[in-house]
Amino acid sequence: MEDGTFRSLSYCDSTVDDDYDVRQWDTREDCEVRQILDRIADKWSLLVIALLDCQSLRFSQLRREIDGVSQRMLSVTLRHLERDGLVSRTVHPVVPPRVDYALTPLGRTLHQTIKSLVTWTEEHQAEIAAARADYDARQEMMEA
Amino acid sequence: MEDGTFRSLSYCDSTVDDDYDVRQWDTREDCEVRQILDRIADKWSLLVIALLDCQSLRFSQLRREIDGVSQRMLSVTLRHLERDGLVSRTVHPVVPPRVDYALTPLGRTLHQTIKSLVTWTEEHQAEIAAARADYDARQEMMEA
DNA sequence: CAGGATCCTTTTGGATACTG
DNA sequence: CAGTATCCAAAAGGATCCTG
Repeated sequence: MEDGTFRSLSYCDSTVDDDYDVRQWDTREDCEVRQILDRIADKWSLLVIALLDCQSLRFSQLRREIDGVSQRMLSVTLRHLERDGLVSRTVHPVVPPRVDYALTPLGRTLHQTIKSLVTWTEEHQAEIAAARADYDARQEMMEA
Repeated sequence: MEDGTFRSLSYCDSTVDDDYDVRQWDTREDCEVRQILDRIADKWSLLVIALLDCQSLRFSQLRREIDGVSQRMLSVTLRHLERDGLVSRTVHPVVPPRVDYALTPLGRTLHQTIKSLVTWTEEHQAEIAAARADYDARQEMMEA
């Protein structure tokens, strides 16, 4: 799809040598992929996309559902997602105003991945908690 | 695996009604899943995990490969990932010191998802760029 | 080389007030 | 209801210096 100047992520080599090229894709800070990743891997974006699975939600519904999000951050996040073409914003000309947010077709293609990320977290939270407890215990051992 | 007090993300209902419960999982800010998501969906964590696919890398290699990361942030990120049991840290007792970082088995299970997130971004960057251009153009129209 | 500690800047984000 | 604008506090992050 793109110009192919960087290797696919599927590149795989178990050799460990200080000098061989370990780069797997365009890692430049200002490249498009990095910028997009920063946006969609965002704390609030992730939750919004996950919540919009199969349903459209109003601003106030999202605000209620996403515990801890401020009106400002939800607003900012939704505008970003709308700009990126991942979320659609539908204004109903009624009083009081009603605005519905939903995933666009593009957003729906991303949703699968986001969902698997959330699912992975749900399935492995016990292992992570255990690893943390282990690490912390070992740290305390060191200090004592 | 867990206690099952919240619904699976696979729950899906297209009905839109202001009062029905739209919650799909435990969205509390202080819940484990939210905290873990915040960590692994982190800008630098994502890149480290993606880079450690099938290879172990030294601190300085990671620093070189991840454009824009400061020594401090790479250090902090690696310690977090190590604490969460996603990345292993191997110190070779040589002079000068050599430390290798690699994915743990748990980290490898996460890698698949991270990889699909990066792949999605690579494959859809053109669409997103177009959506942004479109949005920006419409904004300028509005202001004029 | 691989970081820890410190200081200081930049960014993020919350609270509040206000508008269509 | 669904936001925007402003101001300010908190947190993230960079630069630098230092050590085993």
